[in-house]
Amino acid sequence: MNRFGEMHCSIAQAVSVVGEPWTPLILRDLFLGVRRFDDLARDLGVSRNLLTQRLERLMAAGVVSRRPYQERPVRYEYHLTEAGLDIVPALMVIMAWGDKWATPPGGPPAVLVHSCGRPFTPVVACPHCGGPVTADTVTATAGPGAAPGPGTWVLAGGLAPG
Amino acid sequence: MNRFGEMHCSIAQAVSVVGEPWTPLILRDLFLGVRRFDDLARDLGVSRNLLTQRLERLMAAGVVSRRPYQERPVRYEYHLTEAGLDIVPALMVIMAWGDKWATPPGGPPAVLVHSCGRPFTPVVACPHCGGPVTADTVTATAGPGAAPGPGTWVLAGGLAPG
DNA sequence: CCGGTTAGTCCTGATTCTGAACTTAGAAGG
DNA sequence: CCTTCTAAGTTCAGAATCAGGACTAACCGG
Repeated sequence: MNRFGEMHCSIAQAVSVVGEPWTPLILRDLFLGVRRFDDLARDLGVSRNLLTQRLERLMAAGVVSRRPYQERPVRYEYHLTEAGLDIVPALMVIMAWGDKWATPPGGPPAVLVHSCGRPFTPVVACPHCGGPVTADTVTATAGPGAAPGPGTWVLAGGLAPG
Repeated sequence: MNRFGEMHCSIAQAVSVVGEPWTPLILRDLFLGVRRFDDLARDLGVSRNLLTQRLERLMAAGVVSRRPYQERPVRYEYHLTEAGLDIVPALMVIMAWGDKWATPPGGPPAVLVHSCGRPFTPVVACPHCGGPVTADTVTATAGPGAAPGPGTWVLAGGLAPG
């Protein structure tokens, strides 16, 4: 997803890093505590060469890091960096959407429990008023980095709204 | 992304619908008010055959619908359904992550304004206690639909945690 | 009749993904 | 010493998907 990385759009930027096929599931497994290459490959059923590529890209982007858990031969375990941990809430919001609109047969495969002790479905809120963030309660306006270009002509005002 | 649709995992389910290349950006444009095929193709720079495929898939999944805005010849405009509007908050959380960890040159291209009148960065919260949802404050446990299979061996307990 | 608009479809070459076998480096067992 | 096992990749051929541009269909305005 190299083309997306050149767009002046934060969604495109994020997608170019964490939106490639398999990547969200790799991040999910890392969050769940899967640490090793073979475990990731086995759990997901992803081909090993692709897993190598994805982990390399995630490390280059600073989302995942690895450290040796043994020498001779060197074996690494992978885990989320600060940036990687920071994307976990987004994964949970996506999971909640999947639970609601594309429920897998048998019901939700996972239930989230908050540190307050209760199972929950995450909500997205405005930090100022605490109100819900929905398509109806939000407007997007051009920011300082808005520039006309592929994927951003709309925001920069170069494409007449329908 | 058909393989993901068979996994017993709500993230995989969601990704199989809204995670294909270009799809998040198509949804973004629809939220921003772009309605027509040609406008979408021009704004994003996506090839027209792929845009056709993506819109078909999104309509089949109930995320996007279209209605004719003229007859002879029939011309459609596309918009988000309830399910499509419901994924907008997730897009905003992803956008916020992109702003923070993969800032496009020049700063954030877009700024969100809430109905309370203030620009904001969305936060993910627990609806019970109102506390923040982060990787540290959340645990995932097996739900009713948990089943061993590709992408879910971990959750179902079939893969020893590291 | 000619050009313009809108929404696609069709085709070809390039890129990416899958699946399986192979490699490397050492450990364990007999 | 020989074989088998584990872990983390690497390599390769065939299949699937994507990009980009040309083409089609249906109508409008002049």
